[in-house]
Amino acid sequence: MVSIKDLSLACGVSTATVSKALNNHKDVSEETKERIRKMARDMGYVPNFASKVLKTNRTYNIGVVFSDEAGSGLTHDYFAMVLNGLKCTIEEKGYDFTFVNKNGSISTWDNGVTYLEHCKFRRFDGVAVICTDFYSPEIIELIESDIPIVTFDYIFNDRSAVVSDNVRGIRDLVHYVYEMGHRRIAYIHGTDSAVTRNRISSFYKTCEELGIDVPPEYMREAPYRDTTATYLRTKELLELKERPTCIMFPDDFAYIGGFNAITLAGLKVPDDISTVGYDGIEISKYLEPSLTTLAQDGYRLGQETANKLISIIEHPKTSLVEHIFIEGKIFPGRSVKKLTT
Amino acid sequence: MVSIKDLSLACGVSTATVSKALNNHKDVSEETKERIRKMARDMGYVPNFASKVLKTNRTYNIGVVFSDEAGSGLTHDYFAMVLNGLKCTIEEKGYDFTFVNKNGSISTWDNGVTYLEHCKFRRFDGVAVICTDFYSPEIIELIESDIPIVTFDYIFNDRSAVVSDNVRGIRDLVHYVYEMGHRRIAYIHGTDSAVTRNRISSFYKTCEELGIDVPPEYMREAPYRDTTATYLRTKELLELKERPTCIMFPDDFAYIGGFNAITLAGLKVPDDISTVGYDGIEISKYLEPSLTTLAQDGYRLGQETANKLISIIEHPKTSLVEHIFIEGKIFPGRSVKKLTT
DNA sequence: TTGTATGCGTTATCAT
DNA sequence: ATGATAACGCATACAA
Repeated sequence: MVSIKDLSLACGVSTATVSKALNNHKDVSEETKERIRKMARDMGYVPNFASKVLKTNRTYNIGVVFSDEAGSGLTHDYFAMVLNGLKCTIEEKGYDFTFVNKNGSISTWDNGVTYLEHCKFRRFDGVAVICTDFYSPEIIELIESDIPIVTFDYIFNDRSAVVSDNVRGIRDLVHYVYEMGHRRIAYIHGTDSAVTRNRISSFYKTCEELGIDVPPEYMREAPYRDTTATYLRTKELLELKERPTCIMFPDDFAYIGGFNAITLAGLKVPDDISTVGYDGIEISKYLEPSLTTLAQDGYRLGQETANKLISIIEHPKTSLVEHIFIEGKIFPGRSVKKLTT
Repeated sequence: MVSIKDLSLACGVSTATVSKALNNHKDVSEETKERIRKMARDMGYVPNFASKVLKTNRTYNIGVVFSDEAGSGLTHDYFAMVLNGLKCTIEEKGYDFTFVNKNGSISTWDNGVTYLEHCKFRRFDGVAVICTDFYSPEIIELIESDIPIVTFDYIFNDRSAVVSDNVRGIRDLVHYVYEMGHRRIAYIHGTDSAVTRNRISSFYKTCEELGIDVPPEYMREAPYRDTTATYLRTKELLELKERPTCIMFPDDFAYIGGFNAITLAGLKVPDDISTVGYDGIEISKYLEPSLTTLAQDGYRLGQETANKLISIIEHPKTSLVEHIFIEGKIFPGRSVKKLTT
């Protein structure tokens, strides 16, 4: 590994001059700069990250907390889109992207390492907290530290956050369905979480504003992305005396289960019953009939998260705490029938 | 940031003793070790990664090259599974996972940084090359360097690789279809690549072994995951005078397009025509009818990649170059009809 | 068992 | 415009 010292010897100048030249300081003659740069290239010089960090305390590395308990997070379409936007943007701005894990063998103590310790250890310039248990003490400890942080889809008081606008999303969907003439709308929502609560409140609120009655039996719960549970809840809804004319599902993926329940009951979408998803995963466009859904702009969500974080890192003084809401967009598939009342 | 020096002052011992104590060397009394460890915990000591690397040349950080030109790689189901296995395994073993990008603002020269330079700079203990253009000179330069490397789904002579056994996969599928009584089998394969070539050869070879004739018009090409192209190729196949009884698709996702073509032609799967996918993405289980496909064990592929790489890192002498083939498993959906001939 | 001293590669301060 | 030198925090060879 060729070092600055090697370069200084080869060029017949001091290490100080080499360092300055490579960092393009003004107090080195253009001529020597060029000579040194050429030599660096020729000798295959690559700066030593460790020494650099030791001096400058800047790693140009961003930590990403992403760890759902199921461990299947990366295969989750929505988060995959977000991560993709995050990764691309981080890289564009000249940073690296490192996952923050909870093990870390370099630990001094045996009993593992907390997220905060890990982040301090790696000296991340900033941390994006994407997908995790936001109630865990470890995460809270991390959030409350003095490391630049942006949370995703979850809001802490005094920290910046980027969130998908679920309230608006559900509102738009209900309005859409309403305008298509539907009045008996059922909602199979996901299991409890901050996101779910927002969606449910928005559902009730919007229905109330529109004067739609929501019988309790129209509200069902199924875990996100759980096709089996969604199948069962859908079946229950279909067996009601007064069957809904439209069912809103937890997400596009879970919808597959609901769709099967409908088909197996001998019914057709959208002729016999209308359906609405959430997320806008790629495949929902290609289903037959294509699914009406709220397309979350996953890429942009990741992008904004990266942008905000890097802005905090690079302009700590002028960058204020803000909660950025990103709206989704209705993808009008063919799964909602126009009812003429 | 509390350092070893701070600890040494607080404990009234030398920095050397503190260092030894924290690294659990044998030549420090158990008693002082405990005292120092307690103090470290109390004062919130976290070792400084940079200094440590500077001394030891070990980062416990693994670089991952993952950059398809489209930039949508992370949302690709198959690769998402692989990355997931890779990430989990890397973390289990106490390493961190960092994406290797091509920008890197820390560069000394303006014209960007090569993959190799970036890896040298970050001093990754090893690099996994997952998804990229394996023909690009930059990648080749990286592969030929002396950094511990494992490639994924692509084999270089003298480097270890983990690959999904496509030859075996296609072979198994064809056998399955054959045993279900099919003799007129069409194959819509992906666009040219090492993987595609393996699959096509295996298809021809297996058919030959089984005495199946493959008319040229039964071989079509559509880009992977391209539902539109697959829709068109399928339509063409359906319009042949002698229509195939079974169509094999490039992948499960693209299949959606093919399925729609079949349905819109007024035909039914599997009664009128049988279908077979490739990959085993989650959703194919939940389609109606469920898709017969070759389930690649993405998680395990990632896992093995990580294991091999870490083995090379930790036992450079005893770890030999090997090409690890991981077999997939047929998922017998209901999309292939049993033909009685 | 503990302590002293040195160097890893870089940058920054202060001279020259 | 260039150079000498200290310092960043840690691990280790060697001395006590």
